Amino acid sequence: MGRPPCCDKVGVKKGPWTPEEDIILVSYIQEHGPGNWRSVPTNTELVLLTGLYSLLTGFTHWFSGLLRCSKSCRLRWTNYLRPGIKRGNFTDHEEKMIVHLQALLGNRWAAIASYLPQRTDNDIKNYWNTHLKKKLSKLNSGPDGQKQDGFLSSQPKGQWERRLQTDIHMAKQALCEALSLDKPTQLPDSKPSNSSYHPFTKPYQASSTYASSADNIARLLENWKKNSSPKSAQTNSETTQNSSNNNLGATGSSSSEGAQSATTPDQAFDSLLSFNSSTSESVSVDETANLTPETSLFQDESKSNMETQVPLQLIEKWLFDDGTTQGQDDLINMPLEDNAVFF
DNA sequence: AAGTAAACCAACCGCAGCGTT
DNA sequence: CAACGCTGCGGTTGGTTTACT
Repeated sequence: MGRPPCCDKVGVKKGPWTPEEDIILVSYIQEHGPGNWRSVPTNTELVLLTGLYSLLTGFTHWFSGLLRCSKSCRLRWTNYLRPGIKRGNFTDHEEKMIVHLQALLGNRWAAIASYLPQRTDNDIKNYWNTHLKKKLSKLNSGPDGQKQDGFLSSQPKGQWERRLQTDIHMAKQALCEALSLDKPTQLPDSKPSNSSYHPFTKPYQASSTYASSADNIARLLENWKKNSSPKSAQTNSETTQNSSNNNLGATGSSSSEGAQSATTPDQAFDSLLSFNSSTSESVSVDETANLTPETSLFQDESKSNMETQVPLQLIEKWLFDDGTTQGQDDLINMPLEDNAVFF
């Protein structure tokens, strides 16, 4: 028996999201939390009728609900509307992280994104495909291309790499479980990729984080009003992007950090592969301060007594280093091909 | 100024994995 | 244990914007 489509292909809207749809979706998630995407398109009608009636008075055409499939809703939320997403220029440090993690994990963008909580896997994937891959291939074909054989030419596909992935996941999971007594509910702004996250098994509680989504709605509404001319759909991307950036202002302090701290692409990339930062500049204060609970767990994890997993500690140390460079040097000096020795 | 190529990125598609029944 | 349903992931596409001629 063939698998049925996630949604009826007939009557399902496709293409770019309009600000109105964004508002509807954000409102629904505000109410119920992320997850259970299957019910979003139908339930959005209820949300509109109950939660946003006063807000949306006058926009009666919205009451038709979202004509989007669940997949589209989830994607829109995780890649665009979710609070805490940083958009725009990738910092030097982020580039380094992506390059190294890609070398370690391959094209596992979700896994890589878990180390860059403010970036979405789609964003990272796009950035890799449009920027980093070209840069690296250019360097590879260049005169000193041999410098980075350890990265692209040695895509880790061996056992150690799978083991690493598994170990990270298991350690993460174990730590989450261990801490679950203190933190019974996962904060909603962390990506709900964790399979243990079930917003409907426990009553969803709106947190302060979601207030940013309320701001989001307000801004979306404002933008929608401004752009309610026939061209509104065209400016969708701009307005929602702005709202996302504004949104960051409510959730963190690093919204402008990327653009400000990014050096020129060439400068940034010069140090991309050498990766022997002599100072702690590669980890900005903001990035450290804005770690999600998930990454904070990783910090704790790296400090836990897991002495047997030296490579993991090195990775974690490097990724979330609080200033010392020992972890970075150790990691960089560790040849990827020889990591199996640790396992 | 107009046409074309390249770059960018949001969104779609199909598959895989996991949980539930 | 198998079938089913849902969600997440990675590859890819296509529309839009920007750069170049």
